Amino acid sequence: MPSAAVPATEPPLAASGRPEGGASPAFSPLYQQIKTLMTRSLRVGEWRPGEAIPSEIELAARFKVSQGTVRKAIDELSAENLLVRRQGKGTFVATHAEQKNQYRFLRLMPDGDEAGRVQRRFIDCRRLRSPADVARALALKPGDAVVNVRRVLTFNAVPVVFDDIWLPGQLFKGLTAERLSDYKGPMYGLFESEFGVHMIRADEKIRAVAADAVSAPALAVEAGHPLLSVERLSFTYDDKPVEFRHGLYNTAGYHYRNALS
Amino acid sequence: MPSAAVPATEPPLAASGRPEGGASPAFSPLYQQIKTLMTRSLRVGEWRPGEAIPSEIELAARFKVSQGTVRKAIDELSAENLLVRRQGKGTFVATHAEQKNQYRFLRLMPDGDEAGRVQRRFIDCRRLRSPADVARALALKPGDAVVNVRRVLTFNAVPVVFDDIWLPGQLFKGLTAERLSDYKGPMYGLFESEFGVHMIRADEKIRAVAADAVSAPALAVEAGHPLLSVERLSFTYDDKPVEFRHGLYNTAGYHYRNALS
DNA sequence: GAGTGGTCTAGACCACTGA
DNA sequence: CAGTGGTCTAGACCACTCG
Repeated sequence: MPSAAVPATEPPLAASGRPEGGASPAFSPLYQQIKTLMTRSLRVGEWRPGEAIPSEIELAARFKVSQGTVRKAIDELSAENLLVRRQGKGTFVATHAEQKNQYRFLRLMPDGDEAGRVQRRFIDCRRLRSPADVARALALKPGDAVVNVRRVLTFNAVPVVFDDIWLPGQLFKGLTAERLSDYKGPMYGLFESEFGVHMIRADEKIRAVAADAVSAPALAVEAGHPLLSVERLSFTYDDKPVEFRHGLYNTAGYHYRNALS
Repeated sequence: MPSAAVPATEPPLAASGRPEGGASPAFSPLYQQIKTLMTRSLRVGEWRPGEAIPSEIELAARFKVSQGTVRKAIDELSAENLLVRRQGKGTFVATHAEQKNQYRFLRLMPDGDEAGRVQRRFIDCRRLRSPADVARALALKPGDAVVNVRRVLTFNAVPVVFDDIWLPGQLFKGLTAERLSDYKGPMYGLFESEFGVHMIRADEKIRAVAADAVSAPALAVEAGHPLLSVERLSFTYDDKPVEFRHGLYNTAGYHYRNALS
């Protein structure tokens, strides 16, 4: 039960949140304020990926609200995949290192049944100055330091995905091809444990394109072969963009799955 | 306040749902049972798309549970987009006819800003016997009657989407090209109001393909041009498949957007 | 003002986990 | 067994909509 790093007192809750508060210019429910405070604890690293957060009863005491209010805050954070509840055990900070989350962001599936072994092969990892489009996506200034990683994913030894990845240099100091290759598990797991960057969500733009001189050899297809182009912008806490990635998928025998609801 | 069609009594709730119930072989919480009952009311058409369902207090009385339990059931149905809550007004059955849901299932967006005018042009609408693959997807027997619709969507008069749509003949008796053309609004709105079929969710499989002899002229591109292939299986209540659709999208100037979380 | 959904509380008890 | 999250209840009050 680690409770050392917990501040003795919390900032007072906004008056407007309590029912007694005056009128309602920008009313914010209590559980929303609790949610914000908890997100802050996640962002600053008071609670780390994989660890248990304090119990609902403890949090209720700490925030001076009822357990039900804490519960509603946790419910939402859990629906957003920031936390994971485990009955009888506690509530834990979500992590990309878990088995279940291994492929949370990789939507490519084989058409048939067999799962297939996924392997990562890193082509290069360079530090350089940000091109204009990357800077815009990552909310950097053009010319700021960025890290560019290129890699291929193989399914059963067949190259299927070619990724061109851009990261803010400031956050990823010391990222090298060796560290990428040596790490067992998904890249986002390494980002989390080695650089303290936790990917929360991402937006993707998908198009059909023709393989060009760079991608064709990497995926062992002829130039002009149709490929799925997947442009991804990933965010950490507070909607801060921290990864810009352009993927090219060979969808012969595979498909990008999506659930609409 | 329509209350005529409401049955005077509800079937008794499973004993295991009440805390006093014996052991717990397949324990199901009360709110889950309420959810099932409410889904049934939706499926059989007691509550129709666009209409208000009874208030939480009424439902609590009807099901003989507390308002909080009904609330939790509605919360989940609302999260699944089956119901829509409107503070101060009531809770309503979701409908595809609403402005907000117009493009809930169409994820194609222009790369730039302008929204663009969407137009639907129907190529044909035929009744025929189901091919094997369509039958499998729709859980029909091969040879069962199906309706096949083909259409093109244009954005600002430019053809962008070519859809090949398959529907169970049993459910869509009397669907013709005229009715499709005459209907103002999205196709799922017509399915809902004219055939009582409400699409709840869908699964899509996305690939990159080359335009062939059929799709190339329809989308005004050359054969071999890369297109996004979107295979969609749509479901109504109780995970019953009711539409199988193969779309081809020209993603020059457009993209399929997706949010990962 | 009456009726709706939305928030918050306090308390009881259940289901699950692990020592 | 104690401790965790999960369910259910009853009641109070707030915010919103509309007549």
